[in-house]
Amino acid sequence: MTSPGRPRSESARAAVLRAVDDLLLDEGYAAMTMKSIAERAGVGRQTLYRWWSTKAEVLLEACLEDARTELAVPLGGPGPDRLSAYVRLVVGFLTASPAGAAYRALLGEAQHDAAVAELLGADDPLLSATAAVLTPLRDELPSCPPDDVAVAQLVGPLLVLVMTGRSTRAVSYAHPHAVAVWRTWSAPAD
Amino acid sequence: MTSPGRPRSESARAAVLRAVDDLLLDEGYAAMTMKSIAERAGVGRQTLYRWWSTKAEVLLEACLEDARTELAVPLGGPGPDRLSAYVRLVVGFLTASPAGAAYRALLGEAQHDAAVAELLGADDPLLSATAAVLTPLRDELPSCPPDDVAVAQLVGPLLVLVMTGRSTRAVSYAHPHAVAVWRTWSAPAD
Amino acid sequence: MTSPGRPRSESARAAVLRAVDDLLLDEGYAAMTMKSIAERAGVGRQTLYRWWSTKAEVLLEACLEDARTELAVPLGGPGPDRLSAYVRLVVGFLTASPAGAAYRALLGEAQHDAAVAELLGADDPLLSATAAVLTPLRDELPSCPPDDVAVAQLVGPLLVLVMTGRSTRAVSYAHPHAVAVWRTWSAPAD
Amino acid sequence: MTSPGRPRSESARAAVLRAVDDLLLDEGYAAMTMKSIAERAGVGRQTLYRWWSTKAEVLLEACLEDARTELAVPLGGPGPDRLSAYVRLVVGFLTASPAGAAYRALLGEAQHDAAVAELLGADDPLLSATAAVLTPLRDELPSCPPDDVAVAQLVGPLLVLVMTGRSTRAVSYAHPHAVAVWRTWSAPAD
DNA sequence: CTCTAACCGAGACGGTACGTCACGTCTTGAG
DNA sequence: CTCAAGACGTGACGTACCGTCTCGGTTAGAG
Repeated sequence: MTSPGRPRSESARAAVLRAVDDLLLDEGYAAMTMKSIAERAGVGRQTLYRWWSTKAEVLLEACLEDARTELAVPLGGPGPDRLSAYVRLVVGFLTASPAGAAYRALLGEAQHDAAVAELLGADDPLLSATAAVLTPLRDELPSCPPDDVAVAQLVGPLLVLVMTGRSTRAVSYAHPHAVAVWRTWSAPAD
Repeated sequence: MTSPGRPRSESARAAVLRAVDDLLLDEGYAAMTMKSIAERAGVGRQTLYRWWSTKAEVLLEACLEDARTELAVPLGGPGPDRLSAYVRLVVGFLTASPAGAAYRALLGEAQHDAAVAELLGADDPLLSATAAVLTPLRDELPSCPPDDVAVAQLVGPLLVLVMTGRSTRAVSYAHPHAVAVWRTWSAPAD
Repeated sequence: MTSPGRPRSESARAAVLRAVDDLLLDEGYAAMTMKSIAERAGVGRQTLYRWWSTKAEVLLEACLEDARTELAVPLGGPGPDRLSAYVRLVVGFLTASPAGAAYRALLGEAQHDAAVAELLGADDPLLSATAAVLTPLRDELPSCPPDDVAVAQLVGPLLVLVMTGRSTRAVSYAHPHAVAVWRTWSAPAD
Repeated sequence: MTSPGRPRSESARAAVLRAVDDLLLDEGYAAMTMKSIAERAGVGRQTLYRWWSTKAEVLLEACLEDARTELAVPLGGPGPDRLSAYVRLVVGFLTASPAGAAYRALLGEAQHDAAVAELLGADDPLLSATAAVLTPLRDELPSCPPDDVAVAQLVGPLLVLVMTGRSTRAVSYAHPHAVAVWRTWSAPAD
């Protein structure tokens, strides 16, 4: 038993998410208006508002979809290597991917828009990706704190370096930082 | 030899910066338009644009002025205590002060507005305050990295906790984090 | 021999015309959207468009149906009385009936929409009703002009009074006007 | 003592009224959106809404301005001639002038928009022009009714002929109608 | 003590994105 | 083939803010 009426157009949805990525790459975030997204996607403005009530929602969905693949670290291998690989993936995501740009912009919006903060709090791509990496490693990391603090320790310094325009520092600092964090977390709990 | 004509009104400048703080407290960042700042300050719109070409500039100036006093840690006392006090000051600034809200908003804007990024890169209140605290302590901290990395390590995790809406975590984590960082930095260099 | 497929739903047609009258009474002309008509009638939007390509067509059909009964003057009696009765019927129709409101609205639309003008020109309820009244009286009215001019003379002044918001004038003026017109038309032709 | 701030731009006002006339001529009433008026006039949309809260207001102002010159009947000459000349002017205005088209459209809107009705009731170009013509002739017309009824009698039939698409009838009927009305009004009062 | 240049407030200006609404078309499953 | 439901692309609506401009009026230092 399906709901009546014309079903949602999957192609419209895809076109929108695609348009978001394209616009971020081609024109930058400033050109990211609901109007321009709709035009670039070849989609009516109302269709946008029907499925995403806010620019932040569109952005977050595009971001999540991309982050899912861009932040997937291959399974297997020694723990420290996996952590380091993940951290370097994060730096690449934050500095080079349109999805990373979207994430940083969303994090910025969240500072003065409670709705965005809630949205991002409900499904933070960086938090869930980090949790996914950490969970299978927790046996080796007796001092690893809960996920939210762990992500702050692990990616916080790098995120701040990127956000304050010191991306090159972030790149070079990523590996040693991962190693240091691993050492801290693998020490026996107090 | 002074320039001719009527001099800049100092009261207008003060009224504007005051209005920024007031608006952030009373109405929130969303109501922070150039128009509303001018009205709240009882100042012409053109006067605003004459002295600050951008909303970000007004915000940053107001933020810097406040941060100067709010992030000043008293001199003297043992190093670890000073670091912990400073870190807790930072958390308070970020979570409770209008200037802190302005800083977070600016950091957000900087993610998609190069002009803001440059502005903030030229004079980051958190960076300079941290440098001011660290400089007299560097003798005791042989492993302390350069200022920009140091601030990332020291306040990065806390900043991320606050920005992702986990302020209470930041409050409780501030002191242990400061202690851990002190231990790391006071270890002999490699 | 009937055409194949499901036949047109007569109940849908009736529901639509009924909905038009109801909407005009309850919500006013402003709420007279194709969407709202369909919803009020419990009818799909496509069904509306299938049978009436234009809002004006729906309105006109509803208007014609109502006008047929509302403007029917009883046969018999002296000519002047019949004319006066008819004219007072017209004023009542124009001022108090939803169909009259629809007629005035259609007449308005026709001023800037050629399609509506043509529609109304092909089947004007006021014109045909007036012709129906006049035809049996023409023997007594040697100076009565052709129908189109006659309707202009007979109901024109009253219609204009109603349309310019002077309905009370129209009510009081209706009978003397009818008498005067009767006198003019019953004079021997030049 | 003038009010502070930049004064209203007279050129913008003129451009808007000019654009209304142009659009009515070139594109027709259907293209007469607030947006298109603003674009044609080279004026911001907000400027339109600042001075005219409604499309009807713009239209009416343009209409009034034009009607003032188009419906001015030369003074002097015998009364019947003046009445006939005026009536033929009215028919020309209604059928050939953009202002006349605007008037008919406004009269139409007024049928389902109370705000427009009030606007038009407050300053009806046809009513005031007719009053201006009638006032100096009232000495010769003992049976002439009040202005509002007079305008209904005098121009009502012609207006209805034009509005129902029988403009040619209106043209040929104008003079005899004026003569007949003159005769009626110049008869001694009851 | 005037001149004059830069200041000040107010607010109108041309733009443009916002989110909503109605349009007329289309695409479903059910009858 | 019709029906209801409802998503689709289009485009005007009225509002808000942008940054610029144009007023009348103020305020100091230079002549």
